[in-house]
Amino acid sequence: MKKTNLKERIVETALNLFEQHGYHGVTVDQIVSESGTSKGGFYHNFKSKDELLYYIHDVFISYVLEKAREAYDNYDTPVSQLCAIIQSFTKVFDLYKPHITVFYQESTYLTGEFNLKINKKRDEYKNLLITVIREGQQKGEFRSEVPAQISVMAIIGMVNWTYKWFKKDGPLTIEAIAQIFNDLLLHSLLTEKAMNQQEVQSFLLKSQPLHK
Amino acid sequence: MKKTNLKERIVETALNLFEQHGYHGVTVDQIVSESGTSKGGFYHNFKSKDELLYYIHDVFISYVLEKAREAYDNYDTPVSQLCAIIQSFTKVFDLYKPHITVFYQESTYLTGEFNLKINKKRDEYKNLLITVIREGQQKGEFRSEVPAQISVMAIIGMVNWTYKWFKKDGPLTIEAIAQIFNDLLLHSLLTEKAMNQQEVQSFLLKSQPLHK
DNA sequence: GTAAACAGACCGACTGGTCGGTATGAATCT
DNA sequence: AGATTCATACCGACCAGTCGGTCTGTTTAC
Repeated sequence: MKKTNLKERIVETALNLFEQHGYHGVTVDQIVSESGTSKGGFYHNFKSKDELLYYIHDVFISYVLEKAREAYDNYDTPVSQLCAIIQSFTKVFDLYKPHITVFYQESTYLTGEFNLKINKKRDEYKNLLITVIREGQQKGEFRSEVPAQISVMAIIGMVNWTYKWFKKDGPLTIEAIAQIFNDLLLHSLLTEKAMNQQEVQSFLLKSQPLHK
Repeated sequence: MKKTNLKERIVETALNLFEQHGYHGVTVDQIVSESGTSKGGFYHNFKSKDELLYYIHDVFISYVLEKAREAYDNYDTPVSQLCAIIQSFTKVFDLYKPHITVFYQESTYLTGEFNLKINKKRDEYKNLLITVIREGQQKGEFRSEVPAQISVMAIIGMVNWTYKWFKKDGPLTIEAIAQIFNDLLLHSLLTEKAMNQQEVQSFLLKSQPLHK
């Protein structure tokens, strides 16, 4: 804790405090003292406590959105695109757990301008997923009796909820969890025909060991 | 808003305000004025703002837990038990949406004693679900390659997340959504053998219309 | 009549944000 | 090269408003 520039240090400590006590459970003074700086230092780097909250949100959603787009561009079938997106998202928990917690717990408190910007990116992410599902349905890979919108919300819910229970030192690695998620998803979304394709098999759980 | 006893009126308005602005975005004065009472009236019914938050949590989790137990007792196969639980839970959104939002958004701010009590019931709920899944696995109805714990968290995540997007005046009724959830769940959890059983079919989506 | 239910003025701790000031180092002048 | 100017990063005492909670009444119910 020396050469890192102040801004990062502030964000880091704020993140940990927010994760534990929530945005409103943490005062600027606490952040300041715990990151070894001052009120001046804080307000030199951020216009307000709100802006800090926004900053945290933005770092996370921007990163995730970019990863999802990469996955979409780098793969060419709906199934592999979906699996890649889920995998990339789930893996983020290792790195960004505090960000994610703050993102889903405290977004209510984002004010006007900030709120709009974040929501826009959030929607882009959702729409990307909907596109993948729709394209999969058109190609006959995903079952069409399930509305794409609901599927997507179900998927997002399942994956996002991980922030409530995932522990880095738990019995399963985040990669194993991602694998399970993909297995569950494919079973619930795929048509029978698609289920038997060669490509799909690699994403399913065989009886391989999951534990570390 | 006349003969209802004050406590309910306070809870009702608090709930709506909390849902919109979050627990910390609402002051006791706001609650008091919007529910047409006074500080005295409020603190006569609640020891503190914290206690109000606890009260809201407790009403909801107690209700849901009871419903889940009823479902578990009234049905006798894991599949029907699971579906009944999901259905009962999902239906609660029509009635308790604000409660649920507060429950998942603000539980960070429950203090000591209150926190413990709520967590206990939350765990009971989770354990009930784990039991259902385990029993289903033992009977060969649910696939055993998926760890029960993870399945349960995935289920809970999928269902709970509904509070983030469900709108009463949306295109789908909550019953339809519950049906979709059950369909997705069964497809992802059931063994092939169980999938073909007569009983299961009634829980799946046929090509029946979902919209209102 | 008396006890519970409610009203509302008031308190005081806390918190986000400000503001005058300093320290450091790069750019400019002579 | 050395002196001067200026911009940037950071400090910390202080302030003004806010908000949960209290206290002293007054009203209502039985």
